[in-house]
This record gives sequence, C-alpha cells and structure tokens, in this order.
Amino acid sequence: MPARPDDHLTIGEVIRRTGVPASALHFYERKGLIFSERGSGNQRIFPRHMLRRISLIIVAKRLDIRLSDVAEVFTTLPTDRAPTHKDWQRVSRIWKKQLEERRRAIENLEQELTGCIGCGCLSMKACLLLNPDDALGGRGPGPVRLQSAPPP
Amino acid sequence: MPARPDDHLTIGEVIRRTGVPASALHFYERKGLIFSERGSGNQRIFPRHMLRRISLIIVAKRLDIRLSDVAEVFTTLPTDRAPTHKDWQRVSRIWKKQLEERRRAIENLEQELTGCIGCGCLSMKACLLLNPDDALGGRGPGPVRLQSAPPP
DNA sequence: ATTTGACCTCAACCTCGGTTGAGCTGATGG
DNA sequence: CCATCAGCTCAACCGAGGTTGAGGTCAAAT
Repeated sequence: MPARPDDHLTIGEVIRRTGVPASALHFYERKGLIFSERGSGNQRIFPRHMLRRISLIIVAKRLDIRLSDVAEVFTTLPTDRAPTHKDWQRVSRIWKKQLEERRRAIENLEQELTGCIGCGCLSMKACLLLNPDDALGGRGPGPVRLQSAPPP
Repeated sequence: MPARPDDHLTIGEVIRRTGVPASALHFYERKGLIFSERGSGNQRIFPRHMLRRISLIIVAKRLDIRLSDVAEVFTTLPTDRAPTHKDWQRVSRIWKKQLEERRRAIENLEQELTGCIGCGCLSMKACLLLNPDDALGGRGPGPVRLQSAPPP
C-alpha cells in the first residue's frame, strides 16, 4: 500500500483503474498525450486528473479517432487540472462532427454503389465509382486521367 | 507499338488504362488477387479481362474494403474470363452490406456520444462510452473490469 | 556497339498504434 | 543475504498496403 498523496497515482494504479496497459501509457506519454512527474526511483507519478485525459483517449479509440487528432484537441485542454465539463463538451462536439462526416461519406458511397449495381459497367472512363472526383466531361472524349491530379 | 494479341496487355498498358502503379500490381499479384502469364523475357502478360478484377480492387479501395476481403470474394469469381454482370451484382451487394454495417456502427456511436455530451461523467465504472460491451449491472457494485474479458 | 526504355526481382522502408522482450534499478519481505 | 515485485529504458517486431531503390535482363533504336 503506497503512502502516495491522494492526488497522485503510480502507473500500476492507473493501469488498474483504466485498464490501459503500461506499454500503451508509455506510448501515449512519448506522443505527448499524457505526462507524469517522476518519483525517487524514476517511477512515473501521475496526477490524478490524468485519468480524465486517459478516459478521453479511450473514448477517442472507440470512435476511431487518430491519436494525432487527439493530440490536437488536447492542446486546448488544461494541463494542471482535470478538463471541465465545458472542455468535454467542446471536444465531444468536435468528435461528433467527425463521426457525422464519416457517416455522410459512407452514405454517399452507398448511393453511388447502389447506382452502380444496376449498371455494372466499371468502365475506366465513365464509371463514377472508378473516377471519384470526376471532372469528366469538361475534357472532351478520349482517355481520362485516373487517380492522380493532372500535372501542373 | 507492341504487336500483342488483342486480348493480352503488358503491365505498361495496364498501368495506362487503370492508373494503378506497377508496385501495386506486383503487390496484388503476390497477394493472389490478380495473375499473369509471362512473356519471352519474363514480362507479365495480363489477359485483358484482368482489367475487370483490377477495377473491382479499385472500387474496393474506395469503399475501404480490406484486400483480404477482396481476396475472399474473388475466390467466387471466374479466373478465365471477365466477371459477368451477375458476378458484379453479387459482389457489390456484399460490399453494400458492409457499408451499411459500418454506417450503423457509426450511427450507434453518434447516439452514445450525443447522450454522453450532456453527461460528461466519463466514469470508469459507469460511462457507456468507456465500457462498450457493458454487462455491467449483473456483477454488483465495485470496480468493473475494463477492456478485456474476464479470465476463464 | 551502345544507349535507351520497359520490365524484372528482391530487400528495405514507411505509417499507425501499439506489444514484446531483454536487461536494468530500487524498495520490500523473509 | 537474497528473492521478488514494481517499475524503468531501449530496441525490435506486428499487419496493412503499399513505395522506393539497387541491380539485372531484354529488345529496339541510334
């Protein structure tokens, strides 16, 4: 039973409370997502409010948000205390928008695919599925550049 | 101007028609998604109908379908001729279902997140966002195992 | 005769989100 | 005195989906 001050946790305690393994915590620390002080023997000592950040990382993982995006919103979070309810609302609304975007992208693909199921042409020059950002039509007949933008 | 028989293409021709770089074609071949005969100097000679398979791969990429899934549906495709319209319909309906599943998963997350924006507890033992497959409640009070299944 | 172009193979490298293992220290208990 | 545990660092590895580069071959053009 470590006689830690009540607002600091060892990595073992953090692991028990969050379920996040040490290797991942180390990793997050290296990425600057979380941070710790160090104890007498160089052990990590986490301020208790770090649990909140870790919760946010766990949520982000569920939402398939990349850690770099997490890092970005984390720059707007206080480092010396737990994020407030308002902080959470801001962050979660950002992430909700990302979800919405993803959903809309999928809905668009569903539309396209539905249209193309009946067609089935898969023509390299005419098929919408094969030519996403299709500016096709302004360039007259003939072969059309695929996949990459025209060179400048 | 290579005097190829009209139903066979060099890799260069395939690249020009599909926009897929040689490195990717090599890769797809190693993965068993496409195949080629070899010419006098060991060059790949692609049967023309291979363009259809490549189209399917391109579509799958747009849909964020993994190559292993593509490989799976490809086992149901003819290897000696182009897939028929029916083949395409079967495959595209499978992929459409995958899109639907993904959309529904996102919709669920959106729901959860919306619920949690107001709450903001992010409690390690009570928060739905943090405890996905929550069997919570059958196990009484006290700390609840996170992330991993209970040991057997 | 040689240079160019198209093609080949094989091995190494990249990102992302970590995991695994080797080898170390420092505190605690018997 | 020594074992054990908790923690540390650093380097290597995984899988997905390729890309990049070195070095070799072959045929056509100069």
